[in-house]
Amino acid sequence: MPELPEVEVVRRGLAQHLTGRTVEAVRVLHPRAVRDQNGDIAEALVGYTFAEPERRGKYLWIPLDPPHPTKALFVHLGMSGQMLLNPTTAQPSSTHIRIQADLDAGLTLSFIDQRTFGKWAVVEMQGSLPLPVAHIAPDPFEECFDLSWASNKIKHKHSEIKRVLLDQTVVSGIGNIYADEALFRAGIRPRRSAHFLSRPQIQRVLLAARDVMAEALEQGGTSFDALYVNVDGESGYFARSLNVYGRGGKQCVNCETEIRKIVVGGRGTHYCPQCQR
DNA sequence: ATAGCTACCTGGGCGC
DNA sequence: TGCGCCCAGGTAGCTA
Repeated sequence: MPELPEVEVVRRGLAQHLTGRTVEAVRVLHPRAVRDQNGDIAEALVGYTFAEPERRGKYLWIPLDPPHPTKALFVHLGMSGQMLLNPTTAQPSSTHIRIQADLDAGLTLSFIDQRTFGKWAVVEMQGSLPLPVAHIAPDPFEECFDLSWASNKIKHKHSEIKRVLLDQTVVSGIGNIYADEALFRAGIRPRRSAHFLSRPQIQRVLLAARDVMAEALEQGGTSFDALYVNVDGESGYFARSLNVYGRGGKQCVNCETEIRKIVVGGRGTHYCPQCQR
C-alpha cells in the first residue's frame, strides 16, 4: 500500500515523537511480522535508544544509538503496515496489531498490519544503509540520486516502462499509483518498451514521478481508506488529486477521453489513450 | 544475466 | 444471507 510519500509521512511522524526514546518492552503478537529477525527482537531492542529515522524509497529504518551504533530497527510496511504512536494508556483497538513496543515517557509504538506483508527486524548497518536496503537504488529525493544513471539503466531494460518504474533496483519509492500518475504526466503509455524510449522521454517520466510524489507528500499522502494512516492515525488527501489511478472508465481530466484500465506486469494499470502515446 | 510469474496474507465488494 | 470469486497500494524468490 504505502509508496514513498506515505512512508515519508510516517518517517516524519516517527522523527518527531520517537527520536531519543528508549525501548522498555517489546511484545510480538504475530510471528510473521518478525520472520526475518535473527533471534529475539525484544532482546535486540530493549534498553536501546532510537536515533532519527531514515528512509530510502519505501524502506524505513531507525538507527539504534550507542552502544549499538552499527544496528538499526529495519521496517517495511508492505501493503498495509501502519506505525501508530499512542500514549501507553490509550491503546489502539485494532485486531491487526502485530508488534508493540513500550517506550519511555509513556509512549507505545504499535505495528499494525492487516495483510502481514510488512515486517520489523533489527539488522546490521553496512555503511549508511541497513543490510536489507543495500540492493535498493536511491529514490528521486536523495542527494545521491543520479538522473543520468537511472535513465541509462532504464534505457537498457527490455521490458515495459511501467514494470521498470516499479523495479526498486532501478529507482526506488515508486509504486503502482505513482507509476501510473507519472506516466500520465509524461504522456507515455505504460506498455511502451523502456528500451525504445528516448532519453528525454525517460528523464521526463522520472521527473514527473518526483513531482507527483512531492505533491502527494504535501497533502499527507494518498489514502483510499483507513488502511493508510500517519503515526497519529490520520489519512492523507492526495487521492482526490489522482488523474488516472483508480479512474478506469471515467473521463480524462485533460481531454475527456475514457481512461482505460489494463494489466501490466500483473498490476492494474490506468492510462489515457489520447494523452499518452 | 535478465525478465516475468507466483507465492505470501487478509478482507472488502461483487455476482449468483 | 451466504458462498465463491476477484481485487487490492509490495517484494522475494523461483524458473525459463
